[in-house]
Amino acid sequence: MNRPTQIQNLIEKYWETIPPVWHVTRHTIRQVAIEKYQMTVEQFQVLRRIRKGVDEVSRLADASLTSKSAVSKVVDALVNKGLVNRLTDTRDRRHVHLALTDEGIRLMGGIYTDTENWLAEKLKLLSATELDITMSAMDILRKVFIEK
Amino acid sequence: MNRPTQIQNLIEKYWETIPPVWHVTRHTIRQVAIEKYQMTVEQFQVLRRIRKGVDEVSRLADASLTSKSAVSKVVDALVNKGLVNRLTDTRDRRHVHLALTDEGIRLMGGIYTDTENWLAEKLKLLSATELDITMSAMDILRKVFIEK
DNA sequence: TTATAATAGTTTCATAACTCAACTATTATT
DNA sequence: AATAATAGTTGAGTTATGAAACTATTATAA
Repeated sequence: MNRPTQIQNLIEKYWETIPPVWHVTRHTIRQVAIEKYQMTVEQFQVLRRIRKGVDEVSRLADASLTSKSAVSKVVDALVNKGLVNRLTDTRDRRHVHLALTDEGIRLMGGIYTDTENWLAEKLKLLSATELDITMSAMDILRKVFIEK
Repeated sequence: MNRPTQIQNLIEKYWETIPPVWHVTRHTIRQVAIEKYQMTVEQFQVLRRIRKGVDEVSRLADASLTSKSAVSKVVDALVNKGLVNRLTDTRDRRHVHLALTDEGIRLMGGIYTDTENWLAEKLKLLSATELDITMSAMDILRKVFIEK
């Protein structure tokens, strides 16, 4: 198979895979996150990243590839729920650092476990080789679509 | 690396890859689709699937993993724009079959080419091996998350 | 050292995307 | 015939999103 054809085929597969896979993921998180924790998918994503140390609105927007204003509003909701604190940086007062509150940490444990279990169940169906391939592909996709 | 750890790592990568990759894709389609064709991303997705032969609201809802009512409204917009026709099934009048109009077919050609070009540019950056890996991973992801 | 540019974040406004529940119409089942 | 199931639509309300304008703060250039 020549290269243009190979790229063509991958494009078709991309359309049939990436949007539905993300939709199914979002759909599942929505069930868990809303019904059990009164939280939206975006709020969950932001909590996840804050826990990982991505603690500023701009960096969260970069990570999720949405806008700062969108993130700002999600953070607002989380602060109102008492799950996140805003702390102005003393050295550069333009920056606001985000941190999980104790309740945020507690809740995040539960919700993350629930959604992680769902993903883990899915991925357990794969062989070691398939895991490797998928892992590599994630790196490739990020290299192509996200990193500059 | 043992298997639980491997799965754990993939889960992390999954979170950091699939949602942002879809966001960047959606963002790009939005630029092209809205500015050039006055059309939303969901409208584009529905057109794509109708063109592929998914021609009923219920099946479109299954494919996109959203609700019938959401799809119904998108179809409504497409019908109002003269891009899609609704045709009641003569044998079972509950069913409505959707089909692209001539203008729908024409427009779909243009918009699909535009977005395809964007994807092609990205994928050209990959080596033959990377293309293979990504291709395989798409199959794996669909197998795990979509097909029953 | 002021003036200007850049950066971080928020708010406002408008629209897109989605869900739930109630509803109509039609066909299948009992 | 009566009831259930299926396909689709409509209405009301919520969430998600982006663009542009705005505040506050810090960096840079004249």
